[in-house]
Formats: sequence, C-alpha cells, structure tokens
Amino acid sequence: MARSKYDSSARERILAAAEELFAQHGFDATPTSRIAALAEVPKGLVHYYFKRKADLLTALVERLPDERVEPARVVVPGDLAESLRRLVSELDRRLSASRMLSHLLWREADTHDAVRDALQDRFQVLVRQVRAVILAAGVGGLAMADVDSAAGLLALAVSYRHSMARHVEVNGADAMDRELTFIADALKSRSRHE
Amino acid sequence: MARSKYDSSARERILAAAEELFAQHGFDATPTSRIAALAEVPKGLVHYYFKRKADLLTALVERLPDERVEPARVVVPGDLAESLRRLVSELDRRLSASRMLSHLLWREADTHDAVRDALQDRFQVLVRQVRAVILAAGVGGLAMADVDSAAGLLALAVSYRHSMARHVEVNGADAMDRELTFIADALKSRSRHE
Amino acid sequence: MARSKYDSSARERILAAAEELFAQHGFDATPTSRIAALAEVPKGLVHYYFKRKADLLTALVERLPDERVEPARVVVPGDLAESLRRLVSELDRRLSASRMLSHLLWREADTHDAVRDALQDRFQVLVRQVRAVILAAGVGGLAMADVDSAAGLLALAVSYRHSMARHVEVNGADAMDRELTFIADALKSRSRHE
Amino acid sequence: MARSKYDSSARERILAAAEELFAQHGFDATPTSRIAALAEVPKGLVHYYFKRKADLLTALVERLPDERVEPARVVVPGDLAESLRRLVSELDRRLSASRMLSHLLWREADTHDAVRDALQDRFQVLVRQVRAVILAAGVGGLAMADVDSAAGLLALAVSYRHSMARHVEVNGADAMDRELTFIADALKSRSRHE
DNA sequence: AATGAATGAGACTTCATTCAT
DNA sequence: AATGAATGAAGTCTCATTCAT
Repeated sequence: MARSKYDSSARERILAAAEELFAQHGFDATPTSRIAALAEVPKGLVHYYFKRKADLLTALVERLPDERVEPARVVVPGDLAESLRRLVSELDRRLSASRMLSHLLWREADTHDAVRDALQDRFQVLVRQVRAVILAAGVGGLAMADVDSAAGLLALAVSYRHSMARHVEVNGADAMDRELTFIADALKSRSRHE
Repeated sequence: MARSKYDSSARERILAAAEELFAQHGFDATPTSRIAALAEVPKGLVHYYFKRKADLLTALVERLPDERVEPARVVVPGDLAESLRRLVSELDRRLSASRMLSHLLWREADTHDAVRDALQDRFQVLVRQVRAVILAAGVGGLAMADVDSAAGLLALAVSYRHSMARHVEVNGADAMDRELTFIADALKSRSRHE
Repeated sequence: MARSKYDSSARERILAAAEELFAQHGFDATPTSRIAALAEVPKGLVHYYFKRKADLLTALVERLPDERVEPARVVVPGDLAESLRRLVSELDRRLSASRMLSHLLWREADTHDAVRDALQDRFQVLVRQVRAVILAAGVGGLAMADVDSAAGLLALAVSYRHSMARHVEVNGADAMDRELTFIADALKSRSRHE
Repeated sequence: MARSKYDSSARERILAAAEELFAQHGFDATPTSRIAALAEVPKGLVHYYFKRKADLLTALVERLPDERVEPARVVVPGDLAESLRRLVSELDRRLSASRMLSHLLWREADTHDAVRDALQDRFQVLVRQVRAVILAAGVGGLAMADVDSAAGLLALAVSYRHSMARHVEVNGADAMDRELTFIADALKSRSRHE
C-alpha cells in the first residue's frame, strides 16, 4: 500500500486552509488554488481529496466539534446566575476554537443545504442546553413559557457573539455577562411572585 | 426634450433585480448579465450605471429605508409591554419591505466595508430606539444596566428575525411576543424591588 | 452600434478553423484554444460566438452546402450511364468543397444528435436524387426494387468516397466510374428482360 | 504456485470494458477510470497492463476476430445469388459479435495508425473474399472489371451495415438481400450477353 | 446616452500518468 | 504483481470589464 507523502495530514491541512479562507473571504471568493497554496500542497491534491469544491464545505461541517456540555458539570444548585455563567464560559471555551467556522456557517447557509441543516441543528442543541441548565439550577415554580423565552434569548446572545460579533459590536465586552445576569434575575423575580 | 429610453426607471429596475438576486444567490454568485436579464435591460446598461459590480451593493445600501420610529408614536405611558409590542410591530411593517436586503447585509458584510458599516449603524439605531421606548414608557427606578441588557436582547431578537429567521426556526411564530413580554415583565419586577 | 473589429468575418474564420481541426483530429481532441489560434482570434471570442464547444459542431452542420442537383441538368435522355456519370461528377464538384466536413459528420454522429440527424438527412437526399435520375433517364420497364437497390448502392459509393476514402482505398481512382457503369448496364440488362 | 489475484481474466475484462465504452462514447471521451470501474478492477491495474491509454486500442485491434470465410463453405455452384447470400449471412454471424468494435474502428481510424491499418486490411480481405465467391460460383464469361465492381459494391454494403448502420437507415431491413440479389442478377445478365 | 462586441484573466475540473511501497 | 496516492498539464467555460460607435 502506498504511503501518503504527507503522512496523512495533508487532508487536514487542506481543510484548515479552506476553513480560514472561506471564513475570511467567503466560499465563492476563495479559489481552490489559494487553498492549495495556503495548505502547501499541489492544486491537484485538493481535488483528489474533494472532488467538488462544495465537498470542502460539507467536510468542514462534519468536522464541527460537538458543543454539548454535560449540565451536571456547570450547574450550581440554587444559583441560576452562576450556573448560566459557567455554561456560557464552558461554551465559550469550546466554540472559540471554531469561531471562524461558526461565522462561515451563517454566511453560506443560504446556498448550501448541508450547511443550513448543520446550523439549525446546532442552534436547537444550544437552546435545549440552556433550558436544561435553567431547570436543573432548581429555581422552582417557573412557567414553561418563561423558561423558553429566557433560553431563546440567551441562546441567541451566545450564538450571535460567536458568529456575528465581528460585524456588530453593540454592548461591549461585558455585555454578555450583564445580559446573563439580567435574565437570571428576571427568572428569579418571576418565580417568587408565582 | 430628449427623454431617456428607459424613462429613468431602468436604474431602479436594475437595483431591484440586483437586490433580489444578491439576496437569493449571494453577491459573488450573481453575474451582472443575470441582473440585466431580470431587469430587462441590455447588459451594457448595468455597467453604464454602475461602473464596478460592487457599486450595486453600495447603491443598494444607500437606498436602505430609514427604520427610525418616533417613540411618541408607539409609547403607551405606563404599559411597557404594550409599548414594546407596538414598537416591534411598527418595525416589522417597515422592515418586511426590505427583508431580503437585510438578509443580504449580513451575508456580504464581511467583504464589503460599506455594507458592514451600514449594518452596524442600523443595529445601533435599533438598540437606541428600544432603549428610548423603555425609558419613555415610564417604568421608574430602573438600573441603566438592566435597560441596556433588555434593549440589547430585544434588538437582537428583532434583528435576528428579519435577517436570519430563514435559517433558524427555533421558538415558533409567537416566540417574539413571548420574549417581549418576558422582558417587559422582568423589567417591571426589578423596578418594584428597587 | 458597435462595429465588429473583424468586419464580421471572425465568426466565419472560427468556423473554418474548427472544421479543419475537427476533421483532422476529431472533435474531442481539438481544444478551443487551438481553434482560436488558427483563426487568429482571442480565445474568448470563440466562446463569445459559441457558448458551448458543441455549438461549433451544430453551426458547422447548419452551414452545410446544399448538395441537391436539378435532375434536368444532368440527365441525358436514353443514356443512363452518362446521366449517372454527370450526376456523380456534379455531386463531386459540390462535395469536394466540404469533404472534410463530410468526413467529420461520420466521426461525430455517434455522440452529437444534431450531427447524426444531418447525416441521415443528407444520405436520404442523396438516395432520392440518384433514384430520380435513374427514372428520368428513361430506361423503361424497371422494377422498383431494382431501382432502389441501384440507387442505394450508388449513393453508398458516392457518400463513401467523400467521407471514408481517406481510410479505405480499395479500387483505385477509376473505381467509381467502373461501378457506376456496372450499375447502369445492370439496370439496362434487366429492363430488357422484363 | 502464486496465482494472480485476478486469475488472468482481469486483462480480458479490461479490454471488454474498453471496447464497450470506446464504441459508445469514443476513445477520447472515455476515461481510464471508467474502464476500470466497469471492469471492476482498481484503476492502477489498467495502467499496469496498458502503459499508455492508446495501448488499449492497439490490443483491441490485435484481438479482432478473423472474419475469413472458406469459400468452399458457402459456394453453391451455379447459384451466384445463393452463394453470396450464404457468404453474407456467414459474415454477419461473425461480425455481429464485434459490431461495436467495427464501429469503433471507423471512428478512431483518423487518429490512430494501428487502427487505420487494421481497418484497411479488413476491408481488403472482405473485397477479395467476395470476389473469390463470385468466381467460385462459376458464372462463366465475366469481365474482370464487372467482378471487381460487384465485389467492391457488395463489400461496401456489408461493411457499411456493420459499422455505420447505426446512423444511416436507408433501405430498411431487407435492403441488403435486395441489393445482393440485384448484383447477382446483374452479373448473370452480363455474362449471358457476352 | 446607450449598447453590442470583444477580451483576457482565472475558476473549476478532469485525467493520464508516475511513484512508492 | 499490484495499487492507492499523488501530480500537473490542459481543457472548457464564466464573467467583469473595456471599447468603439
């Protein structure tokens, strides 16, 4: 069996190059030749591994890291704000590795079905996770509607920070923490009044 | 007097065609020839009006409708939830006309400075407007931090619905109303406890 | 209106170049760049006039000269051999101008429907024409089956000479004349026996 | 003893696949990868057996079945028409096995010398064979010119049917038989009149 | 003012062929 | 003997842009 000249890292290098360039200039505006150049492989090798250019995108999506966080790892029983804070910080750690990729997803979701599907899946997962933490943090007597609203708003904020923050800088660096606290307090307030 | 062959609507038709196609397939994936075809003008005319293809994008951005809503028109003194509801519904009316355009902005902000600037401006305007309405609705005794958080979250939700909802359908059609109510109630709760 | 830089002969030159190269090396083995070079036009112009490479073939087919010969012009009443001889010589004159093209048709008929259709049409016309001349030459008392056979064989011989002679040199230069005489005599003989 | 992984039929399977694909789409339009796929062998093996792609064509030509028919096997003394009929039917049987291949020869003769040579050889053999049968069928008193003409025309008709009939359907299914009879009768007539 | 013609840079892709094992 | 990996040359086609009128 012929041994890979690139000790099997060539494919990875190509994907890494594609991720960077796609995120930077967009899928359409990135020629495969440039990907090859950045990955330091001959142009032909890119097409050997990925028959169509779009296959690069698909492969990138399949390579997405799992962002699921075990609720037990972050929940501080009785302290919702702290629980959410730990969840967000844990998500941050994981997502920041693929921040460029997240951004890319939003850009290309329109035109590539695989990308759009992945984007939707990931967002659903995110919402469910926030919901799980809220419930596990043990603030009794919450209306489900409130939980859903809080989870939706928070998921949006997290997701947005990781994919869109590049464009829209609105509340400064501590905005997330402030919003998170606001939501936690709001939930607490409402539960007391039930 | 010499009348233009296209009674001066040709330019508009070109822009309308560009907006539709850009939003649908993206800027790079839309040839000027296709814009010309949709606008039913000769290909040469597109380049006559817009020397560079990117000029189409710039012109589109400059043509963006103003989405500013006079706070007085929507505020119901003393009823924050209703005030916000009216604000959102008013914004909805205005934005739905240019929903494709909003979506386009997010896609192309990366690579076109003019677009990114416009996107940022519009978001800032949106946040300030929400803040103004919250303040005008007369819920006394609010911490500025809470107002900012609420405004940020709500602006995000509105903006997101108009440009991204295409991809991520998370909370169903009534999500916005629920979230809006949640925020209003949260603010009210907190003010009472001050 | 913009005037053609090539005083409208560029298209023709491209077609001529294509005809020559296609006939020489085959359709697939001829790059459009080579056609452009031979026609002395920039590569882009070839694709400007002919969006797909196959369109060159179609255009070539549509440009095929009409090979129809007015029977009256060649028939010598009562002398079938001479009538056929004149027909063939007239066809020769016309076809020799497009000998390469005829050859090309046979090669590419498999893979290009337009070519195959043209080839069939032209062959039908050829057969009918030979038949018409036989009948007009006034050899009475012929069975239709014989006329058909004679026409079919002769058409084959003529067509073959113009498109295949390049490969198969079988009977020498005077073969056609000999075969033609043979057929004429055969018909005459058979008519006498009716 | 070490047995080849493919029990020595792999080479044959490759050739069979090549024959089919070449005949169907042409030599140039058939990638070796597709041949390998159809033959169900790894792509590398095709190039292992046939260093150049053109070698496939050469091998195919060398594998051509011998179409020579022993005159004695078909001649019915004194009955020329029947003799020719039997010859043609015998040739039919042999050629139909390699009809695709015959067709292929005409297509690729232009560009591959080995193919052109084989094509010419086979045609020569065909003509000589028809001539031998005509002479052996014992129609006395024939001019050599007539025999040559008849043989040439008939060989053309046979050859044409096997390689070109795909394109030009002119006289229907019984054309060959009719033409064959016509030629036989013609020869007979002419011999009587000598 | 308006436009058809023309251009050339460059994109994606295919593919025969070579090579290391 | 056999084969997956790798390569680079070349091909078709698209397209923004320029130009001449």
